[in-house]
Amino acid sequence: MELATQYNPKEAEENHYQKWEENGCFTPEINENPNAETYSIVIPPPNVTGNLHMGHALQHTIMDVLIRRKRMQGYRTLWLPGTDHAGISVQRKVAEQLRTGENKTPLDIGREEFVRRAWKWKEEYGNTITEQMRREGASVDWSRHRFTMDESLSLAVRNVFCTLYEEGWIYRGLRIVNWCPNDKTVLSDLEVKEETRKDGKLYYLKYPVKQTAETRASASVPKFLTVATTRPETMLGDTAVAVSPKDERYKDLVGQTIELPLTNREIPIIADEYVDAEFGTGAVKITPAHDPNDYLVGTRHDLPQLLIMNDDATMNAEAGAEFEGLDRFVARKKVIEKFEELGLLEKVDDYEITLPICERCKTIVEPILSDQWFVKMDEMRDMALDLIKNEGVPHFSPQIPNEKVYTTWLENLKDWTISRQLWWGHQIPAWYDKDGNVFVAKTEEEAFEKAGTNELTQDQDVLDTWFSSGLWAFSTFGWNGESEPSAVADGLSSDSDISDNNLQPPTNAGGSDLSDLEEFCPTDVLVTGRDIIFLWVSRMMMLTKKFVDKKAFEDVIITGTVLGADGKPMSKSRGNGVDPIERFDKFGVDATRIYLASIATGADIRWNDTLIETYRNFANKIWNATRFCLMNSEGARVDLSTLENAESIADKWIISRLNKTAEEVNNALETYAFHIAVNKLYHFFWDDFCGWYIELVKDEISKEIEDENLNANESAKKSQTVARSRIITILEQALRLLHPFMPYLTEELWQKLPNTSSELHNSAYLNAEKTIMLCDFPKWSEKLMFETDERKMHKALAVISRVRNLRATYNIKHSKLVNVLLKFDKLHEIMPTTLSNDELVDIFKENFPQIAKLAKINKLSMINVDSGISITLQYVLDIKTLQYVLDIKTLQYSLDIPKSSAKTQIPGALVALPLEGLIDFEMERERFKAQINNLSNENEKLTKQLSNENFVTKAPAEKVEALQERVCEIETQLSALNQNLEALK
RNA sequence: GGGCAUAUACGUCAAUUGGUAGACAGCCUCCCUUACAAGGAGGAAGUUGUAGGUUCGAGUCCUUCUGUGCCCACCA
Repeated sequence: MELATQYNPKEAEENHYQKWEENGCFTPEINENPNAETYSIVIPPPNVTGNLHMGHALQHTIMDVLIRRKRMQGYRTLWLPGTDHAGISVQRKVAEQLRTGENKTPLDIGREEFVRRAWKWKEEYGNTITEQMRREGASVDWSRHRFTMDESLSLAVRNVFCTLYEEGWIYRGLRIVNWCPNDKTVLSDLEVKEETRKDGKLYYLKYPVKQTAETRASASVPKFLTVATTRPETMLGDTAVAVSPKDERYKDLVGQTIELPLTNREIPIIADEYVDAEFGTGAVKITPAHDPNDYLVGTRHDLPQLLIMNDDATMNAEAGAEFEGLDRFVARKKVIEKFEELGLLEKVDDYEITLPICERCKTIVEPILSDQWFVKMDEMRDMALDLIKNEGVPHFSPQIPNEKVYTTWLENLKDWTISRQLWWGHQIPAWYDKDGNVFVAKTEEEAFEKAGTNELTQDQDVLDTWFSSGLWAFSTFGWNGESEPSAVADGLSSDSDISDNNLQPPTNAGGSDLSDLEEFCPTDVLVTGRDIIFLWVSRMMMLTKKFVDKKAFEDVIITGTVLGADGKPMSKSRGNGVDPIERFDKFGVDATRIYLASIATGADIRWNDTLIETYRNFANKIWNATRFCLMNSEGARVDLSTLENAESIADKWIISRLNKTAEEVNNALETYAFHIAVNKLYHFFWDDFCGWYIELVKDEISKEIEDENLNANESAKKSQTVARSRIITILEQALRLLHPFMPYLTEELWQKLPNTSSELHNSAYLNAEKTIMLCDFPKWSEKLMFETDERKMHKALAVISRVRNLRATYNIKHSKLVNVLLKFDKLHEIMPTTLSNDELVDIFKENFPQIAKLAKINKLSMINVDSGISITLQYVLDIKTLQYVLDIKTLQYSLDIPKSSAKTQIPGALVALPLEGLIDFEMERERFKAQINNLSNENEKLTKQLSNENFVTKAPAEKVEALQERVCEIETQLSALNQNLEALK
């Protein structure tokens, strides 16, 4: 099988997703092991109006990595997808469509028709993001896709609302709320953002104090009281002026009356702690219906609440005939003009002001008094606080600062405004009779029954979108409040003692079937962004605890923000957005995924195309490594026994490295350190496997063995086949480790490996169509651990590196072979843990063919200081067979190292390259001095540390030992280097 | 105003409970060697923002200052 020389991501991406989905690989039902543990994640449901952005791509990658690994490990896994109905967002899209298409407003067509069109819009355009998720390779169970306005989920919403109402946790009340005059709805505090304007003004308005006999008599009572305001139009709704009770200036004014200009009203001057005497004029106009603080002052002093605006922020009749119908900003101008005419405008200062703006439409929010529904948060807050303080749930990753942010927010929690003046969403299940009595019920019929009349109208508002998403962790699993989960739990033998004749795979009948709830709730982990810890995470925690008495999830992974290349959050207005789909097209889905996974958990990151390019290259590297293996795969098969039975040092080394990599990847993923897993995999594939191992075994597995009839050749053929199987098996195992990160590439390549079949699957999936995504995920195994061989191989690799280094230093042509002398020192005598010289000799003997090839060596001589003998290895041409054979000469004396050699030191030996006529002695001396200098510095530092009694007694023994060994190494090397430096003089 | 985070090689980022500072890209030298030029061999490059402190030992813990960023509250 011949592969293209470059990896084409698109091809692989088109080949597999559909097959996986069709074969049911994403559903938990594919798992045939009835005793399998479950692992579940619910997706943060993206808005139906949404397009995939980098934040999604990042979060989805992490969730997919977690799910794919657990699935491979044999867990019954469920990653549940879904979308959110996104109230305001859809409402605006549909309104826009109406406006541009038919030049109509929602009011023109009425609520019913509007909602119908919203559903139509959702059917037509709401699938963009789910299609994009398929491209990402997200292994979600599409058969369990949920939408927050699905029938069952809507029923859940109504039931939750009714229950909370009956228990007194939901109430209706007049409050100052954040009103968006554009969307004509209330916003929760969390939906209001801020904008700082430098061109703000602070207006100083003179309010005439009503003159009475008394005030005229008193010299201390001024004629005017000046108030400062940034919103002068609200003066039309003033019902008092407040001063600080401690303010001596105004002491005598308290209790007097203001003749409010532009109105015929008289309002009192009151004293209230709220006023800061130091700020402005020390006198504050009080508008209880249009300012949250004024509202509070108003309630304390029992002031009237005068609403002067309509829901579109135009002035209403209460503002006076002159102002009625004017927009708030037009009214503002007019108020100022009037004050100026009356000579009551004292001054106007420039003032930097921060305005509350609607998060979605950027309209300036108007605080307004209105009737809304609220959820009382005190008990819920305590419940959530208990969980995190006593049980550490949820456990945040990273813990700092998220846990603190979460608890602090909870501690200061205010009641939650849940009504929204929209048509798209869950209409509040409350009905009113003619007298305004409220009947909260699950259905209209029930409300009729409660009211004893059919003359009811339903509340026109819908619920905050987060109300339904707050139920997401259990409503998606079939809970809708119609049957109690505990009853079902008793009926199911959910965990222990499942008898063998009762082994039914769980069904997913839907409806009020609660088996999914039993099985998959609580979910294992939630992956989401910082921005919705309050909006969503906390509310799921509270509502799940309240309604199904479970923890919604144990762990929460908070991802960082993917910033634009300029280091600022991506936004349309900044134009620094990076489109994931574009990156998929350019670099491949897999490269994008693994780059996103390489970001440290929770850290913000600037987008950087050069790094994603690195992973594109990485994919190509793996592609080509596989290509090489396949080119030499005749007779080979994936066979795990070739790993356990490996004999050569090089084989054991790579197997041990693979084993360690599996361990590290597993450990990293257990602790959500995705970037460490990526790092280890990258290094294993590129450096260990491609950089060294393929080069080490290349000749062995690719050489042509011509005549199999000869006995010798037959056995050579056999061992070559084993070697070929071995490298394929190592590759296959490594591909499995990489699969969660790069699903397409690994599947594409795995399918091409010889002899892959569903027999390689985890035992839970033996009957499934063959795919890498159901193979067992490799784990650390004692049988594959070869520590000593790893150390031995490092010696051989070190020699190759040092020789290459010397060759580069002296510009030796790649084609020119060199002779190399190794002079062993007595390091092992001082350091018992080190390899003995005899062992070293064996290593170099065994790996001579590879060393010779990779370092371009003709003759390698080893001078064994202990025994005074020398061994020379060399390939010589055998005249009879015309083949190169290894010639080993043993001499009973120490060979001399020619003076004109390039030399360098590895632990345990001096490496020398005789280079007659090429050696620049001055350069050599400088190199030696530099090496000696470096080592001496290190030595000095370490010796000082080791002579410190505190260190030796307090530091861990291994640490001290390691340092001592290093000192031995350094000293041995130093003495050798000094000797050689002397010899150069 | 309150709380929090962050500052590491020109750049983007790592460094798991304190234990000899790493990766990639870029740069310099060399090589189109039959898996891969999206490649290979080698090299240079950091007083870990600042000033102190704790410790045998600090990028990591504490404090100061400076820069940057985030969250919350308030802003008459």
